[in-house]
Amino acid sequence: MAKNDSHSGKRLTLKDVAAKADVSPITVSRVVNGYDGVRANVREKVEATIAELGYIPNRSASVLASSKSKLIGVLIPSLSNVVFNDVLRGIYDIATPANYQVLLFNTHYSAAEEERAIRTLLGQSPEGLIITGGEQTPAAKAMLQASAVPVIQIMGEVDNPIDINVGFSHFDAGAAVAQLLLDKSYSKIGFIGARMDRRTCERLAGFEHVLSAANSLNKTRFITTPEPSSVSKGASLFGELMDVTKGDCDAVFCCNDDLALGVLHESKKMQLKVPEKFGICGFNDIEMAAYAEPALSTVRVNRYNMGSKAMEVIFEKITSPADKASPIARYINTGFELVTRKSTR
Amino acid sequence: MAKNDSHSGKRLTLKDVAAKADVSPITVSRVVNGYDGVRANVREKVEATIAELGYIPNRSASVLASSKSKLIGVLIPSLSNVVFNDVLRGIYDIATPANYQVLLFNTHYSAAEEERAIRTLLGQSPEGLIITGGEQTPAAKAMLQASAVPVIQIMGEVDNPIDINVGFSHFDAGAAVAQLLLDKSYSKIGFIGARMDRRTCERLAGFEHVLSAANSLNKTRFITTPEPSSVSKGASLFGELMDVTKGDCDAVFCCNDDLALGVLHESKKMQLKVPEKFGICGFNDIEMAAYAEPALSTVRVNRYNMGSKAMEVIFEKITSPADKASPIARYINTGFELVTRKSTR
DNA sequence: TGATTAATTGGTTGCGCAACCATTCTATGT
DNA sequence: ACATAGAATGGTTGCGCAACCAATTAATCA
Repeated sequence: MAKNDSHSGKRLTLKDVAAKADVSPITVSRVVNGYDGVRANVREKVEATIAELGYIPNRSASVLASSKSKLIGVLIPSLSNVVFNDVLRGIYDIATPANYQVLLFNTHYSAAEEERAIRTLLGQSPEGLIITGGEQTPAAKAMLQASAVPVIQIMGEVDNPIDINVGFSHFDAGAAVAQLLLDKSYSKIGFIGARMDRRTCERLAGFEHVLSAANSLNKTRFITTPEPSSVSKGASLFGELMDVTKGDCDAVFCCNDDLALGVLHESKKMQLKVPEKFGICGFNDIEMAAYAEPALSTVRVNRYNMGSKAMEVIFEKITSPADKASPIARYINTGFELVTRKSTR
Repeated sequence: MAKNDSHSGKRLTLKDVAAKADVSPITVSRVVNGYDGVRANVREKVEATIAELGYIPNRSASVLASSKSKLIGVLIPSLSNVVFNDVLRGIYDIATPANYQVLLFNTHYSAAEEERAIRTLLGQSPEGLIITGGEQTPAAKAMLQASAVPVIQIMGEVDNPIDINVGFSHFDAGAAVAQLLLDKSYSKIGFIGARMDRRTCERLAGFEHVLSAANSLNKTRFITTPEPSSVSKGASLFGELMDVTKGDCDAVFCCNDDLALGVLHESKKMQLKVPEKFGICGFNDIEMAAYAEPALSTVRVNRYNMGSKAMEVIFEKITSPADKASPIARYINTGFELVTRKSTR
């Protein structure tokens, strides 16, 4: 018999269940973990006892003893950005059915916070890590390398991935937008950006590259801020753009749709005809983009896929013992797609 | 001396650091955990050794030995709903600086999934739980009760909270919207709702209650769907509403802003004059609401505060040994606020 | 029915750390 | 210089579980 049923202060353990069910602790362990080498009647008896006692296995002990954590660490730079929602959804949708848990850290776009999070995370023996971008501190990279845990760097293109990179080229996407605007015969083209993280800067670089090649580059039309982006920030930056250029600007690429929506709102207030007199292109293709008036041209990126693909790759790496027959590509491109709607000619 | 520096397959432990630094393991533990009873020169020596070896403490062992996890479990029903982003932000902004980690589960509006998540969570000795709403299964409630972990039920008003409830009355909020619409002389008032979870239903109940008291209740003007809400769903439900009522409807309360934005978009397409001929009120006050054309009347709720307050309450419960001098209120009301803009007269 | 094989079950040990108490050392006062 | 208080450090133990191998039981065949 177990020492008691439940009301003692001590936590129930495998042993308590085993005593009550009159089997050995290890048999209970097997039932809990779903090994199939347990006879049906024994399994049922143990399961009944577990239910009766309300036993919940201690995960820490299990992880310590087995060094299998079923834990995936995820580091994202922002929780306010809708973009990361979709990525997270992709991650959870693959992880949860496989009984994996997700430990999520918000790094606030800070490499130092990121390093701290990685250290904390590695202390929990995660079976995989999903990290945004490739700007980890050297110390962080060293820890990651030493840990031998699968590391997926997502969102952007990473130069020399620690392990595997899932994302797309923001440079190319920025370039494509510039080309689109040029093709639509806009010539005085500006840029509005907020936060200016690595990926935004890459978008801008690609954009600038194409404009420059077409001899249409005028950086006074580039307005940026380190502050986070929002619809209202888009409106105010647009005002700034019009001030600085004295209206000598006929199109703008906004580094995301929130900003673009703000620009659209403000340009309507200024009676600027969109798209005839002024073209606007956003980035991300959030749902509202299609419902703006006029509907917003933008760039669609496969956010959900980046998350789900990252998880799938982790599972591949966990299950395939080593560099087996089909090695996993180091770079996985999730691509992007120009969506031209009514905010450009 | 430690057995080796790093390249062995075995994980570094406290003991390795202790051997290398020529102190006892427990002293290393004290340094790692920041106890101050360690002399400065010893502390420095140990810290240097830790850095040199790249030692990362094993959290599972620590939790097992100390039964302190610094872990907060959070259960939310959806990752696609922007609302939960803000709540999460509030939670993280309090938890992270205190060195607490957040284990987040998505229950997909399913009580069964929620129960499973709670079981998993309780296995990790969390120091607090934040759960959306009060519709846990009896089994889940029993587990929670037995665990003696602080449980904060957030978002809505919960009848008989397991522990503490942080949220606001959706019934009252729905009632306030009905009163607003009535005050603005709308008389053929409809409702558009998606997902229809508990809180949405409460909003509807309050709304219905006031309309009924004013003799303005006509349920044929209530269009709902169990599917998740989105801007496009708002548009299609609005079409349905106009079909069903043959246009005999002069205002609608949408259970969230996404839906309302879709309704607004669709009503413009139908040339319906908003707000003169048709009033629209949303719910949540997302940023886009203010930038719609016309700007959307809605209900502002303190999402961020719900999250941060919930975490604060958990910390209070953790630190105050028991029902000390200042007991914590069982119900904490975060309130709501009607925001009347241009989509209502 | 008995021998042989395969399927179940159990015992022992250690994962890495912190609690607890005992011990050693340093600083202070007389 | 010596006793004493106080601070710093160390030794031992157990947290709850799973890996490993040994012992037991049931199933199969001749």
